[in-house]
Amino acid sequence: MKAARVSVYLGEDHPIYLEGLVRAFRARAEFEVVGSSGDGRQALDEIRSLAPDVAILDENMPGLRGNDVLAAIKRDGMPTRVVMLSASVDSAVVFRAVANGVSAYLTKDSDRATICDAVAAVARGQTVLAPQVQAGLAGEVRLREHETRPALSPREHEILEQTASGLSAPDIARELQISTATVKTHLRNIYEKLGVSERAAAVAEAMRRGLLE
Amino acid sequence: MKAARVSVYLGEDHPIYLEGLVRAFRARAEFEVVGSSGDGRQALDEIRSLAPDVAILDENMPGLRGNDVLAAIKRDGMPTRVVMLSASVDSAVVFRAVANGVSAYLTKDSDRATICDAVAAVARGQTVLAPQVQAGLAGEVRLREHETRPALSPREHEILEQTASGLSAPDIARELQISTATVKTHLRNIYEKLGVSERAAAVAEAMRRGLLE
DNA sequence: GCGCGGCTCCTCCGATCGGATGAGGGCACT
DNA sequence: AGTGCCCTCATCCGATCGGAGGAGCCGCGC
Repeated sequence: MKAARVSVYLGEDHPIYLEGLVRAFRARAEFEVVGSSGDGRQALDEIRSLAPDVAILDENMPGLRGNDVLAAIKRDGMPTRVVMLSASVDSAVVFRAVANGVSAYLTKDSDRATICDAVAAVARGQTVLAPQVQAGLAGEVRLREHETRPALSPREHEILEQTASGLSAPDIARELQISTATVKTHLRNIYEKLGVSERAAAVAEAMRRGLLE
Repeated sequence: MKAARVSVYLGEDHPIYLEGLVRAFRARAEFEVVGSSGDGRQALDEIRSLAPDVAILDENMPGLRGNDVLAAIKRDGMPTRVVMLSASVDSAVVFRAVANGVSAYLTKDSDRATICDAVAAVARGQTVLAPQVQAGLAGEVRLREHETRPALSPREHEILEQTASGLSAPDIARELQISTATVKTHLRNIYEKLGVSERAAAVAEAMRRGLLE
């Protein structure tokens, strides 16, 4: 016996690309396009009421990002499976999607057969990750695991900011109305948390970790 | 009397988007699609031999970026006019395209009518810039005018990198087999170029400008 | 109540920093 | 031939840095 047709919803803000997707799915009898939108907010609303089998979402949409729509769908406990489509392969974005329970993550330069096949696989409960995505994801996971966020205290963060602005310890002491000795103590603690032993390196490390700027 | 049909060449690496473009142009009798490719290098070769009236290029293509193809076409002195299509609006990319003599710069979320009309206008010798693009361009021009890119020399960049790694001037001197005095001179020049007066601030500023990391 | 972490402060010291200033060689563009 | 940039090196000096090693106070959680 044959299963019912797979209902799909398309969230994609580029009209031409959307048109291409619609045509691709219409060309295969096992799919049924039940709706589409170029706005994340509207897409989420319609997905909630239509409850399609699969929602294909572009990460870059006005209103809500694909990942936000994904998160909302999963928070609701809906059975709708989500396929993310993204032009770039940003490891952080991929990571978030996977963490949120995405069923497939494909790049937008995939051809129609690849996309349709992936959606079919997702409808059967499988998970599909594009090869380019897998590499980035592995790196991201490794990164997050043994990083264990040192998390600077508010005071330390404040002092590191001033240091990055070029202020010396005495400068900062005046600025914060504390003694130079205290500033130096904070700096030493910052160095330890960041695994460095000097101002410039601390600033570089902090910026790489997104703690600064 | 009516002019001859406008021959267009399409450089676009997303199969689905390319398909959409081809369909859009075929639907209007005044255009004739003479070729297409998803690879920048191949696109340039074919444009050189086909000499279309207008070449529509995606900025993000494997082989050669849209801007590189544009530069090559203009370097050759070809009469082919170029329309750039880009998903993101990166001011630096827009600036380069305009500097290279692009005839139109559109975003990929434009609808088919907008794109086709722009190409028709370009064929008549007009220049078209999408609204989102104009704002960024204005900003970029302003930026370049009174900023005059400090652009660190290779040696300076090298020394700044080591500084960001936590090395002291004597350390760097040993590393690079030069005297400490020279390292300090380079550092002072770096400070001046970046508008700071201290290592940590230099590192912070360099990272913000994308010179580091 | 006891511990832990955050915040505060102290001294002593050698190493390093940044400012000021000067100078010479190499290479490219004009 | 001259100009400008890059790279090189030097000296002198006061200010600052980072390391080492203390210490006390407060608030939160167990």
